[in-house]
Amino acid sequence: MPELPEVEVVRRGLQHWVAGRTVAHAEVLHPRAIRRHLPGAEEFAARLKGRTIGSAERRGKYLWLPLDSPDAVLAHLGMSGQLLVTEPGSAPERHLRIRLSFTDGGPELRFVDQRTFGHVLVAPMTARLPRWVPEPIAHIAADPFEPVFDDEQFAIDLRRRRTEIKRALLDQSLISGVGNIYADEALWRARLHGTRSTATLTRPKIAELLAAAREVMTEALDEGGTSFDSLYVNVNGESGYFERSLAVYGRRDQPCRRCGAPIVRESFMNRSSYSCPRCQPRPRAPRKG
DNA sequence: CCTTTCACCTGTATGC
DNA sequence: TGCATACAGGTGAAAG
Repeated sequence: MPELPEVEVVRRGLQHWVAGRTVAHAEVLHPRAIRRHLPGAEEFAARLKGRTIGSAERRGKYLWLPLDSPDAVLAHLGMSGQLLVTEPGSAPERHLRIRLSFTDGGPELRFVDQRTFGHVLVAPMTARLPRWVPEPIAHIAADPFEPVFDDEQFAIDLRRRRTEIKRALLDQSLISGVGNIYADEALWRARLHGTRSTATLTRPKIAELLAAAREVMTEALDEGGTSFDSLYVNVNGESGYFERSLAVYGRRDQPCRRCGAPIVRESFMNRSSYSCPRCQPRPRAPRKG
């Protein structure tokens, strides 16, 4: 499940393999992959043909490739999306959705997505100074690694929300890039239960949580970098980091790395939350004031 | 306006 | 063996 660190690994691969190259042809093999590109597959291909990719950019979990036009190629990997750099004409992957070929005859860029929660579109850029971002994601907040991210403003906005801390961490309009896995890991590092009301958090605790989120995602990125295969732009959710370094996610009944208490799994929004019942006690009066 | 819930997907694991 | 069900979960539309 790609979150910020995994998407950043992909961005770096795209920067290396496709920046500066000119699109020869775009082929859409599954309409769902471009469902947010409202003009449809033919227009999608026409907007890309002959355009040169400038660089690879990212905000939170979104990736984009600015073109030598007012547009960018915008992508979200969803649950299972992959952007792969492959030899031209190699056998199609089982869930191949979109294929871009280039005028230099070099490696293709392929969007492969089993569960089809991911998508790709071509959209104009718009100003969200100091950055320019694709118009469809103008509502997404900065991620905590962007220089423009304002820690003080985040604390103010967070305390203003009338919700629980984990819900707030997953709200991409408040802070982007954090998903279910790193939310749980950051909360464990900060010794906070996900159902704590945002309004009860002190400034120092918010700062500690933010630092924990940055720390765990930095460590994940470092490990993702080591397992990165240079021939592919590859998200591999099962490799290295996930096996070795997670403290709570997916570790039900296994001992807490701090105190030894068995990690518990709780249901949360039709999915899972993992936490240590001793390090992260559930608040007595959830959602109060 | 703000917060919460739900639909969208398919491969894998588990239960009867 | 076969069938049903649970689970993985990010996003935006819809509902509350």
